[in-house]
Amino acid sequence: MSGRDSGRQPKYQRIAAELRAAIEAGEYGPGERLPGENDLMATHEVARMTARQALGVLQAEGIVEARKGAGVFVRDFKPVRRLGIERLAHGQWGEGRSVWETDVAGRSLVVDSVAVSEEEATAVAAGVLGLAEGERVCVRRRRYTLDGKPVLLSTSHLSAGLVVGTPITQPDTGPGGVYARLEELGRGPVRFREEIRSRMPGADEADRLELPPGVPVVLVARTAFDADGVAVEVNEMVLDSSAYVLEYGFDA
Amino acid sequence: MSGRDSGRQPKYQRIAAELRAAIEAGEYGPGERLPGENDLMATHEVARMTARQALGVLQAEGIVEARKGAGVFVRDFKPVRRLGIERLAHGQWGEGRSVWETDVAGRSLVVDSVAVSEEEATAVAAGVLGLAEGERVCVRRRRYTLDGKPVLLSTSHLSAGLVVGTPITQPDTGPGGVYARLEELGRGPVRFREEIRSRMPGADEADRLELPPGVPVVLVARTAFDADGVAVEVNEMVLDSSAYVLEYGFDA
DNA sequence: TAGTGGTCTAGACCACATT
DNA sequence: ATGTGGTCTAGACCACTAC
Repeated sequence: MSGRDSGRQPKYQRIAAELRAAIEAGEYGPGERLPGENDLMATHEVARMTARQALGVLQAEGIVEARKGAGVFVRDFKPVRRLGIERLAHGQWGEGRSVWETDVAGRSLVVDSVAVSEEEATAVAAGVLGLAEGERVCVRRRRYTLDGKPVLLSTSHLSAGLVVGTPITQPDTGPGGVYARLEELGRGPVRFREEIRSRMPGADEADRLELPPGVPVVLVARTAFDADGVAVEVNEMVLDSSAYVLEYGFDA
Repeated sequence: MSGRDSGRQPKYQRIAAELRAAIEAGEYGPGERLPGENDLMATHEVARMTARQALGVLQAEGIVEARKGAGVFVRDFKPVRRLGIERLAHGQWGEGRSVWETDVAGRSLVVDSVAVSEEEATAVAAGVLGLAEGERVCVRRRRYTLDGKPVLLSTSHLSAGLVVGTPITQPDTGPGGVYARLEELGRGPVRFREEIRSRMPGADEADRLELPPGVPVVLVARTAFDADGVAVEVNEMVLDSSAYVLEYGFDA
């Protein structure tokens, strides 16, 4: 390393910290361009790879986005729209002001693609649905798009024996969707459980959700139980974490 | 680039994909060491920086961990233990088998450090608690540690006027904690709302939670409402996403 | 066309962990 | 002491975007 030591931390981290501070101070607002590789090379007298590394830190933190041939820009974090259980439960959870702002209104969440198939149950699906190893399940895969940008991948599992011959095995399940059809079978869900985790996307998920680097996914696994407490559906969802704020409400 | 083209994608991505596939195929199990920079340079005939870039991809995906002087290892993903709302609500949400396994048992979640102070309300806290701009709030900051590893940062805001002179302004709030003290003030919470997001940690959060690269944080903002529907507390939590599975249950 | 970020090379020195 | 990953340099060519 050339020159003095200036604080016991790598150059690229110092540069990253400086840019991060400038962004937080509002010197570069959302969507604005910030100094690129060449600028940093000049102003900090470092090699290209070092400047890249500094910008890479901010990219990995998800606060900055690089566009080929254009520059590096402050990411515009607009949480967009919340996924709620509103449509599943009695929607009385709006009390008080929210911590995070969300674009509530007129955005259109549409199903982008649907694929239905009958498959052998995965170990997880079999376990949750109480099926034997290798039993058949109906698998419904969907991708949801918000204003043209994919934001949610959904994989729903139902016992094939339960749904065979119903519209559930069709791409279009009709009004009310899968849950309405289960209702007609006398197995309508009365209770839901959702489990939530987060991690970085695999290459395939990043691809299908068109995720830039530095954006994690949120995994939501919803299990629907019928009146007898039997699990009738397991839905594993993968969400673009930058597109969703999840909300839950409950009584003490 | 030297040599042929082999598939229209960068070398480092090909190498990363190859290693990823090998890991998924079980060739390298959790905790096992995988080929390092020098190995990849030799076997793939690339420069050091290219080998590093390949390993960097897997690190950013959180499936691999580099240890200085030792090597690169497959990360041992153990979700550890779920945070529930169990202790806040009637704990009847265990029906059926869970989608993700969690180490349920004897791990000890302890408060690592507590700091209480009176501050000017942030814009968010003021908005949610219905306070005027700049009004005073009691802020309780805590860090939770699971078996020695920090896993949760909690920042709780309460109106200073409400809690002044009570144990809530002390590090030790006594049996039952903050909510029990609010109860004694006649403002015990009867309803909760939780908002959930995920993103990559900032440098400070990564530091305080001792997060390796490639691990996102989950943000949980809990608002507690009293019997009149007034928000009495806002708690913003930052969780190590690799340590938690959140669970919620609700009726249709 | 000029400038940008993306990929890649072939070296180098360092702090660190394991032996 | 050896080998590891971490940092850094000084070049290079490319594809892409914006003008």
